[in-house]
Amino acid sequence: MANINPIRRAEIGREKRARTRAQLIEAGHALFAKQAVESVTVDDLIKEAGVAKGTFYVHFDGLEALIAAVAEDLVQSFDELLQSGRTSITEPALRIAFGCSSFIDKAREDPRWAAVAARIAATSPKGAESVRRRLFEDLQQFSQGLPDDGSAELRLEIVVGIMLQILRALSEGRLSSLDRNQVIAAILRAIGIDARHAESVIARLSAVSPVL
Amino acid sequence: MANINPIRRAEIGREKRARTRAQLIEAGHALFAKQAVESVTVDDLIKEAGVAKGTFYVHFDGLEALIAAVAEDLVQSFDELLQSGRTSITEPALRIAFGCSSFIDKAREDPRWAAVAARIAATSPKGAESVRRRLFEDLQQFSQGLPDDGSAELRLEIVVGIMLQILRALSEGRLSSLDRNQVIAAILRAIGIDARHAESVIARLSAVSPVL
DNA sequence: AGTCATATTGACTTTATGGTCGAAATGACT
DNA sequence: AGTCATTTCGACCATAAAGTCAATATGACT
Repeated sequence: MANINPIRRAEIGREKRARTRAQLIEAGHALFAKQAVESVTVDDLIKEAGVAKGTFYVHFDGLEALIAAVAEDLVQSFDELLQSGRTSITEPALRIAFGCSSFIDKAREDPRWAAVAARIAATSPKGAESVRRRLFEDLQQFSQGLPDDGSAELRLEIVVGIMLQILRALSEGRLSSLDRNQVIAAILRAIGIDARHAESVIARLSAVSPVL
Repeated sequence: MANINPIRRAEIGREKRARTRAQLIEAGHALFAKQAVESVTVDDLIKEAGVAKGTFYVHFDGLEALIAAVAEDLVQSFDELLQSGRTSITEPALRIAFGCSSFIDKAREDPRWAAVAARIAATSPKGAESVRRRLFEDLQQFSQGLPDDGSAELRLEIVVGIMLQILRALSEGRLSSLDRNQVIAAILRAIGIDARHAESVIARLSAVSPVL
């Protein structure tokens, strides 16, 4: 009789589970990239993932749970994207510029990612909350620096609004010849940085994150 | 035997139809204000409208047709909103400022309208297209006026992005103490108008459209 | 080759949704 | 009160989607 090490058994199981779960999440990305999140069904998902229906319910309680998992996956990709600048840049305006330019670069090289990010952001405000919060903190710090009126709350909506729209445009094939720095400049001016200062931030940005 | 005037008959019928149709569209507004367009069902609609299922199909071929009708209804409300400024204002920047401020005023006094407008804009690009086009024409004209680089296409996405996000924020109860002119100023700066000139546009805007 | 903990499967049940149609209601008119 | 063009009604059917679970497959190990 074969009495196998139960710890090893569990490990093998975990790996298999993880692979299948990843397939399901990947299928979510693929589908959310081409249709509204609310219109995706469990059957769509399992067909796309090449998996049986029961398997879906082993991994997720329902569609909401899968959407949340895709959102989490996305947030993780944001973190990886922003990690390099997060620690090294201290000036708020440059931090914001760096974050936005990272998003734009990523969106240009991976329009599917842009589509999913825009859709998920519109769907589950909970998932997008962590990204919003970090941006908001930068904006609060930035707002202290100038005597200008205008709340960090409003600036937050403005930056988020522009970025989401750019993501949507890129994912839908518009703005194919987009100049990244023009977007950054517009954002910086919108939140109250004068045109001259905006250019200087962009110049420094190019050193941290060269234009593609 | 009563042989009634058939023309009069038709007229009565038309009025009744129109009322029921309006109920259905109103139900659409109510539902789209609180949930994703794609998640609304025919049963939701008829329950909200207080009407039988068959009646729905007498008036609309299906959900898509109703969504289109709601979108059209919305575009009509845009037209009414913008009509006064449309003819009298010729300066592009001021026209844009006027349009945006009209939207913001409307959204503040009717958050439900804001929610529906934002959702429909995201759903049916066809419906939003007429509004986009007019804004784009103003932006093209505006772009000619200055030696600045940057395309009208990009400016369009920026203005639309900010406006949609403001609509969303207002409809979700954020930015309750919003200063309309701060948003307009941010938009004008974002599209390349320097801060001083933006203030002058806003000053003139106040004459055309007084702050609430 | 045989074992067994674990994961996967897909047929099945239930519920939700889209869509149809003959019957009933409406209401202005005589 | 009776007529009739027109609209509305809601029970009904067919299909789609959600959700369940006993049976089957997997694969590392002896």
